[in-house]
Amino acid sequence: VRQTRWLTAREQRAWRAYLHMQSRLAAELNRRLQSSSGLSTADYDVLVRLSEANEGRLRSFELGRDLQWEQSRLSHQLTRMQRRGLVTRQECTEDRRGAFVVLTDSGRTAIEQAAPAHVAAVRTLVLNGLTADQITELERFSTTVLTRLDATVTDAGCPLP
Amino acid sequence: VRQTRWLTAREQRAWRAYLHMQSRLAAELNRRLQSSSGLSTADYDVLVRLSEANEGRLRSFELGRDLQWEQSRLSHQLTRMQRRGLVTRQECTEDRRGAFVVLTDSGRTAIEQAAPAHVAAVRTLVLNGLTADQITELERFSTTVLTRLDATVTDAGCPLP
DNA sequence: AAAGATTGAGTTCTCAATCTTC
DNA sequence: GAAGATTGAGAACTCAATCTTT
Repeated sequence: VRQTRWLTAREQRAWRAYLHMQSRLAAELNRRLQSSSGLSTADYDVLVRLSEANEGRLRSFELGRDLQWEQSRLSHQLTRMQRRGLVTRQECTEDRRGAFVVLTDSGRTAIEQAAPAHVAAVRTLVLNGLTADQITELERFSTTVLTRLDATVTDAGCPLP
Repeated sequence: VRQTRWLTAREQRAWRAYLHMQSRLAAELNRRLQSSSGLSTADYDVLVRLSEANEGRLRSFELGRDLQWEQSRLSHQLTRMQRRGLVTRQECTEDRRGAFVVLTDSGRTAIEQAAPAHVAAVRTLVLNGLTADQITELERFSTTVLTRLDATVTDAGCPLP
C-alpha cells in the first residue's frame, strides 16, 4: 500500500469543475427535453438509435451495446416505452432467445418533434461556446477517457500509466 | 420558427463521444466507489463537503448550494445517510427554520477510507491520460459550459451567441 | 409572502436471481 | 454452460405539495 497521491490544486479545480458541469448539464438537458416533448434523455437516446436503424428496428442486445447500458436497465426502459406506445417488441424468428425492438409511428413522430429543440439546446449550452479546436479537443478528451475505461474494465489487473 | 441547424459530422462525433464517455465514467466511478467502500458518488460528495467544513458541519442550504442539488434530493439523501449513521442533523438555534448537517465519527472514517481508492480511480481513468494543457483545457471547457448554463437558466429570454 | 426544509408519490437505475434458447 | 432477455426488490431522483419560521 503506497502513499496516496492527492490531486494538486489545478487537478482538483479541473476535476471539480468537470463534475459540476456534467451534472448540471445533464440535468438541464433532461429538464428541457422533458418539458418541451415529454421525453427523458433515456427515451431520446433509445429513439435516436432506432430511428437511425434499418426499418426502425434493432435487436435488444444491439441497442444495449450501442448505448452501453446494462441489460436490465434497457429491459425496464423498453417496457416503459412500450407501455407509452413509443416502441414495440417483435419476436426474432432466427434466434428465438432474442427480440427486436421496433419504433412505432408514434415513436417516430415523438423523436422528430423533439429533435429540433434538443439540438438547439445542445448548441446553446455547449457547442456555440466552443471554438472548432475546442470541439476537436472535446472529442479527443472523451475518446482518451473511453479508451482508459475499456482498458481498466476489461483488464483490471493491468494499471495504465 | 426557423430551420433547424443540425449538428455537423464533427460536432456530432464530439457530442456523442462526450455523452458516451460521461455516462460510462460516472457509472464506473460509482461502481468502484460502491464496491470498495460501500459509498455512492452522492454519499461521497456530501461527505467531502462536510469534511472540509469547519467542525464538520454545514447548514443544509449551504450544502445544497455547494452541490447544486435540489432541496428535496438533498433532504432525501441526508435522511438515508442519517439512517446509516454517516451524518446527523442538529437544530440551528439562530434560525429555527434551518438545520445543521453534521459529520459523525463514522462518517469521517468512511470518507477517509474511501478517498485514496477514489482519487486513484480518477487518476487512472482520467487525469493520467491527459497532459497538463489538456487538464487546463478541461477546466476551461467546464467553466464555459457552466457560464452558459447560468446565463440561460436565470435569464431564459436572452439567447447566447 | 419568502426562506429553509421535509414529505409522498411516481419514475428510473442497479443488483441479483431467473428463464429460455443456443 | 453461455447468450439473450426479463423480473422483482431496493435505492435514488424529480416534481409538487406541505410545514414552520422569518
